[in-house]
Amino acid sequence: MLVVLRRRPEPSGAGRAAGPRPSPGNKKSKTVTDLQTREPGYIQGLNEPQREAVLTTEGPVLVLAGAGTGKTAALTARLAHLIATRRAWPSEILAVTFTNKAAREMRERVGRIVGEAVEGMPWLGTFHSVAAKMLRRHAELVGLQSSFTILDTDDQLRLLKQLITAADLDEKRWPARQLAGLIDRWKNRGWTPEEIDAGESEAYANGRGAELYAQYQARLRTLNACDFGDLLLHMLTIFKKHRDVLENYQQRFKYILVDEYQDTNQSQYLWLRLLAQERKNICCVGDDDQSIYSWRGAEVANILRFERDFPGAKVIRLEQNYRSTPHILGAASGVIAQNSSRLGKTLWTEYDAGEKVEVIGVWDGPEEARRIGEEIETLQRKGERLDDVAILVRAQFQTREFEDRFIAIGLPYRIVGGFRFYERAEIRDALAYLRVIAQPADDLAFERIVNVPKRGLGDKAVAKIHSFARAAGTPLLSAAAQMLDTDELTPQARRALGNLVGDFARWRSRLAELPHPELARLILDESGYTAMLQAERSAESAGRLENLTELTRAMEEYENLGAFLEHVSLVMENDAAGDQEKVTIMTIHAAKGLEYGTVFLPGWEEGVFPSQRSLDEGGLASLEEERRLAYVAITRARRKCFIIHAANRRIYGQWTSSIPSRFVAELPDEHVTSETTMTGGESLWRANWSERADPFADVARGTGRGPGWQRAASTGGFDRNPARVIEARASAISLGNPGRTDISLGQRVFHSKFGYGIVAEIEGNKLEIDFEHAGRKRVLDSFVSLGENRD
DNA sequence: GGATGGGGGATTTTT
DNA sequence: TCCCCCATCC
Repeated sequence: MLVVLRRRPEPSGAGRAAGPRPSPGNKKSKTVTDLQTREPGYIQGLNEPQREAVLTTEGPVLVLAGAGTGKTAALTARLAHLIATRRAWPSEILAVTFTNKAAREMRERVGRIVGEAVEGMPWLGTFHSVAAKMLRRHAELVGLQSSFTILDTDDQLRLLKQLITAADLDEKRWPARQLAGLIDRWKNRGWTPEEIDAGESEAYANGRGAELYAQYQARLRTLNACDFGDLLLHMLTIFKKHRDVLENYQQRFKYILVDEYQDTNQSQYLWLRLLAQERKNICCVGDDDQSIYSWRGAEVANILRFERDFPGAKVIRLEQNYRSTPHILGAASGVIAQNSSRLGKTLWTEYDAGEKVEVIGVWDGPEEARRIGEEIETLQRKGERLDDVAILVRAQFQTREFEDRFIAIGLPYRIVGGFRFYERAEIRDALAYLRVIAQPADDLAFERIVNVPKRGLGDKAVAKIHSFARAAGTPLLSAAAQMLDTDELTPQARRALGNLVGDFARWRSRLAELPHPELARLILDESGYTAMLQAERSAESAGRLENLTELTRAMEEYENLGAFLEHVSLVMENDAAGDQEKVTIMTIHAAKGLEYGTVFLPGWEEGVFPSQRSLDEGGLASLEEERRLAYVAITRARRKCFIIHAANRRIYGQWTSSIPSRFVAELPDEHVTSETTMTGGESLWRANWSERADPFADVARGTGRGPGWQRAASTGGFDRNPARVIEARASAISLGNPGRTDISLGQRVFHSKFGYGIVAEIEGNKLEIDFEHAGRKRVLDSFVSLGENRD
């Protein structure tokens, strides 16, 4: 994809806040008090329950906020209210969110109400950033220095790999990923290594899990580092062991506010509970129906038992929806109603009915993409902005089909997710240099760039530095410096290492005088990193250089190097720039909290959604989470929602036929229209369907479906007819012309979107082209012209 | 140090 | 099927 990286993207069309919009009935709803005339602006636009959520300042409060019910508006008003009425100074309020985006939005919105005062809200942020801030003040209590680095997944994995090898385990058999996942889960639950019982430990390498966890923690300590989970876990440890520290925070935070409470994991929950214990002015906002992160430790139970945790808690329900039409809400409610153990809410709206949710059955994946493309073009002709259209998928692999199709028809799109800016190799390399400057003990960073660009310090040299460092008990960099006076290394390695050590000393010495973005540019030049990329001349290297420029530009917004690195480890923001209107393609998970005028939900088939893997792993609980996902997906739509299911799909190279998702059958009739548009019409569809009735049909035909599929087909509770086949019409299918004769391998061609490129592969009418600027893409030959003219 | 091929895995993802 | 990771070879 042709993507220019900028900082701070905003999926456009998405940024719209879910706040109350002026709507006829909402505005002048009668309020009882005569205060009305004097009541502050931030309260005036609110409905009754929202108002209650703002004004009930004392004691525990749980706000159950359904999708699109103006949660953020209520939350920010509450904060503003606390400040404006002098109940607390901004610095006495703890307000936590999950994402930086949510934190930023809250800060901005509160700022708009109370002005400058928001600047003084040091404790508004994500769980992790707030915990990191606390931990930096008390780091020594858990054996760290306050300058500790925060490792990301990549560092974490490299570290674990080292430990696994050192423990004489086969990394193939016991992958680092698995251990990382396990440790993560333990940390999410608030367990330190000593608290891992044998049963838990059993999950890795025949019971050595806890042992490796302990080693990992020890390693982190010597690296003066911690991972994300540690930020909270260490604070829990400190709170438990040092009452004075805890009491200090309990006193400080007069009010606590928590967003997306249904997403909290156990350690976040414990952390909050400790902090709130004294004053009990805690207000949690969330929606149990939108809990979709249990797989990364979120415990819906936290929200379900709030009233028990905080006796006397007031529960407020926000149920008036300001986003969607009744049909959309009706469809979503019908699905979510199938779940058990809900706190229960009934969304309603004053909007007019609008259009029904449209369920479309298609023949296969490519047709699905074609059909959605056509619908979008129709919308475009009607004047709808592409920015207000989204395709929400269950899994990332589904995006490909759309990407292929949209490239072919020249429909601008953007895929959200995937690689993030700070996860790109070149960015991580650059950051590694900076980390070594800021934190010379950061061995992982040092190791990452010791031979990037190549300077003749290969594995052997690095291994020697390692063992020297271990013997001397010093970090790698200082070990390297000391080794220069010995003859441990070959002369040429010594020379190379000497240069590097000297470089680092010089760079560090300039830290004080040079602005840090300048320093970064200097380092990239003097280290030879820039030159390395320039020499590469590959399709991507130009983009990489741009990314580095972008990185140094981003640094300018931070006061110093330390602040910037903190931002990077905690904020990890990408993203793509939006000069042009584009359709957004992303996962449902990524779409939570966003809204679009029109939403397409493809891939509603058993196995894809609900995901078979999820079902296999988590049974009913997982099914319910998938259903919540469906609920989240539908409620992203303001005006129109399309749900599409295909009868055939290629998954991991296998053609697989599938039946519509059980969620399709759960959509209430009165809110839905259905059609099928498959080639061959209804009869084929039916044929395909009836085949499904025989769970072993695939086996007989050798389509290679796994046991999960058979189980789904034979036992699922979705053995209904294909949702109301209303009509069948042949869709406009372009089979594509047989392929042009004027194009050959190596030919230079022009594509209106990607510019010039060289044909690298020809496959029927599809071409693989190495574009000069956009990299390698797959396009239809009808979209390129011969491009003799060199520019 | 870079190319080559075998093998395994393949949801969702923030911080 | 496709892509990433690793080991192996030149």
